[in-house]
Amino acid sequence: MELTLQIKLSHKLFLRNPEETDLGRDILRYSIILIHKVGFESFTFKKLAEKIGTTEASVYRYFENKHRLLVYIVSWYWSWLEYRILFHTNNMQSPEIKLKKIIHILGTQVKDDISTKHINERLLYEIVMLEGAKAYLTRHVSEDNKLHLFKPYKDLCTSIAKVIKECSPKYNYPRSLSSTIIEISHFQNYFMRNLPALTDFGNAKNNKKVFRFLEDLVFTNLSPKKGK
Amino acid sequence: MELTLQIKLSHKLFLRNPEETDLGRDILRYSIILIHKVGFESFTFKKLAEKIGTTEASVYRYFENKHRLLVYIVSWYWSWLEYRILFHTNNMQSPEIKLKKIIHILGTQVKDDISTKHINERLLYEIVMLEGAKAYLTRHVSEDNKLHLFKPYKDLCTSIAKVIKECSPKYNYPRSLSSTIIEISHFQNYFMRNLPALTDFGNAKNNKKVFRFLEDLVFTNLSPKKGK
DNA sequence: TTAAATAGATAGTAATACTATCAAATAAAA
DNA sequence: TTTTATTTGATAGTATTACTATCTATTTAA
Repeated sequence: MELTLQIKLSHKLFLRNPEETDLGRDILRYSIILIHKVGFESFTFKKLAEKIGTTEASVYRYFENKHRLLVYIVSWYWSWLEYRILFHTNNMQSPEIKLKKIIHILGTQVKDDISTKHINERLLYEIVMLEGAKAYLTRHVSEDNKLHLFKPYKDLCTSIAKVIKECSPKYNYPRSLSSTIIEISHFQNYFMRNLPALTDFGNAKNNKKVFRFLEDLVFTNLSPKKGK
Repeated sequence: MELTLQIKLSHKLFLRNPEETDLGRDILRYSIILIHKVGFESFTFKKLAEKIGTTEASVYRYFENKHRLLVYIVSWYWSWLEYRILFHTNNMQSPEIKLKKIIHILGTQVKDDISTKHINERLLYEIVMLEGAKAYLTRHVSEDNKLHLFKPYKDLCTSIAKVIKECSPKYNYPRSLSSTIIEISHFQNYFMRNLPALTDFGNAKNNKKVFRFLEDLVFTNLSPKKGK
C-alpha cells in the first residue's frame, strides 16, 4: 500500500496553493532546507529562487512575503502533528494512556517521514523549534489571527485540551496546559541543545528526558492522589 | 530616601556602555519606546536616531547591531526581575511561600517603576513578552552563549531553581521547571491578550488567572500529597 | 485551436544594515 | 590654561532586502 499524505491549509495562507504545482512544491521543499540552513532572518526569496532555479517574482506569486511562508510551513507542521497524534491514539480507551502517548510524541525529536515527498519533517521539526514562535510573535498577531492563520495551531491545542479534560474533568486549565506542553516540549528540547544550563538534561541529546519532565509535570498535576 | 537602581550588564553586550552617557541612556529609553511601538522587526537604528535627535552612526557606536541591543534590554529586564524577586522574598522563611511569591511576580503584569529614570518597565515587560524569545531564537545562539550574553537569564533561572529545590529536594527538574515557569508566565499572558483560544482565561485581562494556573501547575506538582 | 493560466526574464525602487571619514564640541590631563 | 583625547554630528557610500511592474515564452485546459 502506498499512501501519500496531503495536508491542506487555509487559502489565506498563500496567494497560490503551493501543494498544487511543481514549482509550489519546490518552494516548500527548498524553503524548509534553506530556512533550516541559514535561519529565518537571513532567509530571502532571492536566495530561495536561486536554489530552486526560478525567479524571485515567481516565489512572490505563491506567498505574499516570507513571514506568510513561515506561517504556512509551521502550520503544516501543526496539522501534521495533530494527524500523527490522532493516528497514534486512535482506538485507545484510557485518556491517561492517550495523553501519555501525546506527550511522548511531543517530547520526542522527529525523524523524516516518507509519507510526504516534498517535506522533510526532521528539518521542519527543527525549524519549528527555532522559528515556530516567530509565526505569532509579531505586532500583527491580531490581524493574522482574524485571517485564521493560526487555526492549525489552535486545532492542535483544542484536541489535546480535550484529552486533558477527559483525564481530569474538574481541571480548570485544559487549554493553557495544552498550549504549555506544546510550547515547552519544543523549548526544552531547544534549551537542551543550545542552552543546557536552563534544563536538567545536560548535553545528553537524550530526548526521553524532556518526555519524562513533561509527563511528570502533567500527571502529578492532573492526578494528585496518585502521588509520585 | 532616594534610591536609584542601576543594573550593570556584561560589557560584551555593548560596544560602549549606554548607562554611562546621556546619549547612551537616551538610546535605551527611546529604543524601548520605539520597539514597543513598531515591533522589533520594523525597528531600525535610523528611526531610533531620528527619535533621539542623533545620527545612525552614533547609535552604532554603542551597539553592534539591533539584535545586540535587544539582548541588552531583555537582559536588563531579567536582571531587574531577579532583583525584584530577591527584594520581595528576602527574609521569607518558608520556601513554599517564597516560590508562591515568585510565581506571583512572574505572573503579574508589570507597571512602571520609578526607581529607574530612563527605563519604562511596563513597556519593557511588554517587549519581553513579544520579543524576549527572539534574543536566543537565532542561528547564532551558541556563539552568543559563549560570549555569556544570556547570563542574566540563566542567573534568574538558577535562583528560581534553587527555591524549587528547597521546596522539594527530591524533585528532578528544578532548572527545567524554572525556565518553564519563566517562559510560560510570559507566553500565557501573551496568549491571553492576543490568542485567547490557547488559554482558559478568555479576554479578561485578569492577570491573577495566569498566576493561579502557574501556581496550580507548580504546587500540585511539587507536593502531590497535598492534593487539590 | 484558441484562450487562459503559469512561469521566466528583466528592470526598478525605497528602505535596511551597515562602514568610513572628517570636523566640531566637549571633557580630562598636563 | 592649554593641549590632548574622547565623544558626537554630519555626510556619504555600499551591498542587500523586500518588494512591484511589465513583457514574453511556455504549458495547460476548453
